[in-house]
Amino acid sequence: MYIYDSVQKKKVLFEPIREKEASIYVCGPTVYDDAHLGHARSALSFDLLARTLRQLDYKVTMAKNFTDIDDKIIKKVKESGRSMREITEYYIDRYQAEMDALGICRSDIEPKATESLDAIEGMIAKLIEGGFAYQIASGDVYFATSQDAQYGSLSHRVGDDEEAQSRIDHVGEKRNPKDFALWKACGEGDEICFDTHLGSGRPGWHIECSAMIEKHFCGTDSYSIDIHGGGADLLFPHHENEAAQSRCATGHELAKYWMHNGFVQIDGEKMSKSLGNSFFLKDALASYDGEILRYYLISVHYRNDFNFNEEDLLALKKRLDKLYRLKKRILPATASLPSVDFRKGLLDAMADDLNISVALSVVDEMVAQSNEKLDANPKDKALKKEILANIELIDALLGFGAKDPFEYFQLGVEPELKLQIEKLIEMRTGAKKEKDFAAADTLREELIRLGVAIMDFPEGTAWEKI
RNA sequence: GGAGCCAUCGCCAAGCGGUAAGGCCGCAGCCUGCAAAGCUGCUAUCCCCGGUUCAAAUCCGGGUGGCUCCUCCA
Repeated sequence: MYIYDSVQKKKVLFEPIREKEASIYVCGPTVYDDAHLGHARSALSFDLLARTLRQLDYKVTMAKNFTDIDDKIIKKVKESGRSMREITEYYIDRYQAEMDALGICRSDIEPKATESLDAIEGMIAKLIEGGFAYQIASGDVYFATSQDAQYGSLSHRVGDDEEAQSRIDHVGEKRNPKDFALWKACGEGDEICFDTHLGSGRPGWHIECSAMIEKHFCGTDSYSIDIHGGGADLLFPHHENEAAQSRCATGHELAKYWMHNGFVQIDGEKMSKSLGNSFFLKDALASYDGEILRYYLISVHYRNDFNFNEEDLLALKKRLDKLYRLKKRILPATASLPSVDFRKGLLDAMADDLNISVALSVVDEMVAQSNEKLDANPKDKALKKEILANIELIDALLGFGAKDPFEYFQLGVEPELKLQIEKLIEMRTGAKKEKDFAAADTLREELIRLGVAIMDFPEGTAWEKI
């Protein structure tokens, strides 16, 4: 397996710290609002990574955190009158449900900041003890970036002319503008506080990931985990800071490889809250089935920017339709084993830094060839079994193609309408039998008006929602 | 101001020094009562200008255009 390492800035052979095992930690969402397409893309990228590694026989341990302590959450608490827990639980549940709809495998470990305070506290204490962090009069604790000789090596940022970047930064008592808060002491009017030996307060943002990784992964003398992932915007300062903290607290590197996914853009601009151009996943899911959204969102290589647009989505859906039409042709069947060449083609593509474009072209080729073979031998049972096995492999590796094809083409069609459609088709079949083609064509037009496409086969007439 | 990324057929999109995958759309054919679906065939020399090389979309330099990070962000 080759992956692109953001630190080395090139594609490298993935060599796990433990034979045939892969530990992956991905930065998850801060749960104060609904997930947008960017969250979906990040989750999908690393879902594909995990699925690919599993197909390559790695034992994958995947962790994705929920940041449930944060200023934006606290702000929402104050505005809404709801408790912090109410708010975070609500958005976590929604996040999970929406990611489930996209066919994203649940992570093995899903730590929360509120459940990791012991680890956070412990790591901060270690950093203070080692002289890598300092506490100021207010009680805030800062990481001393100057104490880490390698600070900046992750994002390749050197020089000290950059602005301060701490997440929660109300006093200018930092020794260095790059220093960032590990712990924020409770101040006047702060209601969300946790009591620790550091005093009453709450953790800064960056520390939670480092602490959670230490808590949940055993690591080795050289690295805590194999792969750390997240959106490209997290490379600096978030991941740089994580790397620095972990390095100083543990004496070894946090992750052997760092992977970052590109942005989802709307009209050529990064989607973000501040620009007000967020496209929420819930809205997308209201218009499109999760599987189609998944197919569309994974169709562009994870490192590239993704420009979301509904016309492209519809074009991609037509591609997915073809897979399901093939599936319709082979059912009922039981799966045997996928074709050797097909499996190799798919895995080779995905093992090359998740080259989804090539993988999808391998799928397309399989679909076309299978249709051709079925045209020649419509009753070849062994062939049908192999095709079904191929489709099951697609589902396992890429996460689509698992639906019943008849349901797929009739998604969202009400039962009464379905009856009406079937009645019209029956009438049309009768008209055709009588060679009354004018009547048959009228009925077909009526069906088209109902949003239904029909196709005649020797076995009968099939229909699809347009 | 500092640091990166990107630019391939009308559209989406691979390519990682060896002579341009795939999909959508379009056209033609087979099939069909006609369609649809399916299958087959057809459609690009890679933003511009230099350079390195036997060989460059791929490497280097310079432009132009777009995006991002340096502040919360997937």
